[in-house]
Amino acid sequence: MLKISELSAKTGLTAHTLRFYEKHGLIQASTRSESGYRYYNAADIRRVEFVKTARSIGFSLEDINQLLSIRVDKLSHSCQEVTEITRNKLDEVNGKINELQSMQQTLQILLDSCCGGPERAIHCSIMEALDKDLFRNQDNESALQASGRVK
Amino acid sequence: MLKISELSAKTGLTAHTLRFYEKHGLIQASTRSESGYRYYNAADIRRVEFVKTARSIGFSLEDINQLLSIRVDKLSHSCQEVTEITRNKLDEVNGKINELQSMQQTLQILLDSCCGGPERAIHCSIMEALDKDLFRNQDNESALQASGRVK
DNA sequence: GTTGACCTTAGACCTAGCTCTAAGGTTACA
DNA sequence: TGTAACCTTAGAGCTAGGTCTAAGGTCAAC
Repeated sequence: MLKISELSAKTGLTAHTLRFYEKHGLIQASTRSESGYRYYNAADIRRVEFVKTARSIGFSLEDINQLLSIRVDKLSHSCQEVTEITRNKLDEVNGKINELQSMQQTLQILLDSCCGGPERAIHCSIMEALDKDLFRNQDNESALQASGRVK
Repeated sequence: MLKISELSAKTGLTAHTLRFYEKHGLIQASTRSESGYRYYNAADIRRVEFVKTARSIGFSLEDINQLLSIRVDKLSHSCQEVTEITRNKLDEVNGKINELQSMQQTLQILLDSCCGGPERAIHCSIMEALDKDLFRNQDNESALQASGRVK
């Protein structure tokens, strides 16, 4: 049976975070001392590790709550439910990656278009591009190319 | 000269957002009526469009504040400063992409490892993987492969 | 028996970028 | 003259996941 500071040391999560997770229904100390101190048994600890692992993969606390309710009653739940949660998360991640890759492309095009030197910014291609609103239709590359700014 | 609702219609930003940007020093209505109504002239509007464009590329409001102070006095600033802001943003975006791709890989491996069918979740590979904490050392793939869960 | 390290709770604060509300003043039109 | 649609401000609320504080109780060691 671990006290909260011991569990904190073991898991790398702060005591604050452990209490925060408890408040949100993710974890629990199955025993409390008379004075109210939390004591975590082996099963409690495994649950905390589960949460930590799921968090590190990127699951939200809400996702994890769903995964935990499957975990405590696996007979009543199917692999399909688990993969659905995972698939949704993957879709979300893929969506974010796409957004970021679009930004990445635009930023790279901007960088390629500018000399980046100590010249005065009066004809800076990046500033011009931002001013000319060349990014209206996700058509950044062709717009910038049309503007003659890309090597 | 446009009133705030007209500028809102023109830019697609809400009046709330325009006031919010003003509060944060990004934009301004260079004229106010006697009763305090904001009136935006052509230069004001171009500045708002600049902000909108920069936002759509992913620059933060703080980045944009920096870009704007370059924009109003291009003689005192260099291309180097502009590319530095852009480069920093690109680095940030690349960092996020890497994180997300790591999640993506892990999630894909999890999905590949599970049947995803109506079977009871009692031997669900995903649940097992989360329980066994196979993700400790960014060594997800080999750990999962070692566990014999990957096709 | 006292010190210092630990524990408890409720609740405030943080980021970033909005989004909305309340309470009231202005304007345009019929 | 009325009313509806607009405008103003200050400030609260939202998301997500913590992070921290205050005020107080407990515990173990010296």
